[in-house]
Amino acid sequence: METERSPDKENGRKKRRSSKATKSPSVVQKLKKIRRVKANDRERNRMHNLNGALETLRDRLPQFGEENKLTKIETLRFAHNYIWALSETLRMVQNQQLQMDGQKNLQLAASLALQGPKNINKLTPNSPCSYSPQPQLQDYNYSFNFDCQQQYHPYHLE
DNA sequence: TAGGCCATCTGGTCCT
DNA sequence: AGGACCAGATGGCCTA
Repeated sequence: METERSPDKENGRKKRRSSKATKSPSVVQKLKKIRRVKANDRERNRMHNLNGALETLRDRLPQFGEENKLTKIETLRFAHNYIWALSETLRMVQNQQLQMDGQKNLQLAASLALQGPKNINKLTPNSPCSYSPQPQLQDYNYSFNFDCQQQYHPYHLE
């Protein structure tokens, strides 16, 4: 007795089912739209996470007051400089520790770090502050302008 | 009103 | 296939 041939089989082989062939154009469109909406949602969440991380970073930096909230790019640039300033402070303290009372220097470093922006000016290459900048640091302009009458200008990265 | 900043959408690319 | 990441486009809001 001859068995009925499966429509999926041709010459003994299983016919590959094309997903496109089984879906009408309207269904494909619908699926595309659903995928797009989901992707948009993920992208939105991703950006919210990114902004959350940026906000956390902003909170770790010296504050300028709510009305002077740093923009995203300013936050990143300032964080860059702030880390550099802290590193320099630490280095200076370590150097001077041999000559001076270590406890006093630690207090100085702590106050410089905590007071933040205004003290970063003290660490710029042109300042009277005695230290020698590392060569790679000369690629940047580390100067800040914290004049209260003017807009805050972070350094410029070329 | 121009320019800066931002959120969101979108399509492309890479990776798992 | 689907998710993550990215960059370009777009439109809204705000300020000088």
